[in-house]
Amino acid sequence: MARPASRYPTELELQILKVLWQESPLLAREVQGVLAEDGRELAKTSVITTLNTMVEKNYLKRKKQGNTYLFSPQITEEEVGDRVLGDVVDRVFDGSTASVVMKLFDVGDIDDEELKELRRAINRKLKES
Amino acid sequence: MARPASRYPTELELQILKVLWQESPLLAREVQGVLAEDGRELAKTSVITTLNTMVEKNYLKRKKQGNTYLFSPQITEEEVGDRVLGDVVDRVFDGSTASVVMKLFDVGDIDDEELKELRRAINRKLKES
DNA sequence: ACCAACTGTCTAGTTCAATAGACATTATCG
DNA sequence: CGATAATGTCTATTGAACTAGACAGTTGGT
Repeated sequence: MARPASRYPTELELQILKVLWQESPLLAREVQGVLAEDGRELAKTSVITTLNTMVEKNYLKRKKQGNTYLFSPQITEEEVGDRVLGDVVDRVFDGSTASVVMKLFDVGDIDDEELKELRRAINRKLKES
Repeated sequence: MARPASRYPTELELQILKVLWQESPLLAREVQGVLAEDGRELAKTSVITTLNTMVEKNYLKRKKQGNTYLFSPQITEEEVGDRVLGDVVDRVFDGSTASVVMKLFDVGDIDDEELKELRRAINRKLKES
């Protein structure tokens, strides 16, 4: 067995998804343009190739527009976040969501407003049960 | 540029680290044994090869013991967790720790005891500032 | 009508992860 | 001491991600 395909978008795929979540549908050329602005300069063929593999993976869909294609996301930001986090919690933290949250409290910078909102969320959750 | 090396342990590497975090130092054969118990049966050479690349990446260190080697982790569970989470927060969630925590509240199952402990952690944090 | 500009497809090369076989070396046991 | 078993090194293969060139088809302007 060789390296297994990753369960969620790879680095470049994620960058492309971010572009398209921001604005879509876009032409390959336009995606290429935005990526270049963000410092990732790729040949047009590289962008097209990647876009097409992403269509195969159902991350995107494309629609013919004259002699070219328009690309749109087929997967939401929400869903990618869920998949990635679910996978990390499962594989790295053995399914312990709470320990992940704890670690994020320790390491990540969360400002007071956000902390208060999180507390409200906790209280809501507690009331539910 | 080709496929970039991953910033943190790959799937198999993580499995091996988990074995060694549990108990170390271990011989390649012993690592192989535990992996097999966990359902991942690999040829001994596969295990050794991977162990050696992990030594090169400084995930492990090895010490000669007669004609064989003993392997120990060089990186802690803590640190791998930090790296992985940091990377995910950065790349997938654009640095917003709070939104990751929110999502974990929604999706992950956290029991009431853990919720209360998290609330205490929040209160502690708020008091600090 | 023709040339330039642009588009997409096909093909291909590179690196990394995953896996294991061939082979030499070393140790062990009868 | 010699055969057997275990170990490590070296080499190789496969597939995924990343990248781009060669090439052909379409389109727009002059």
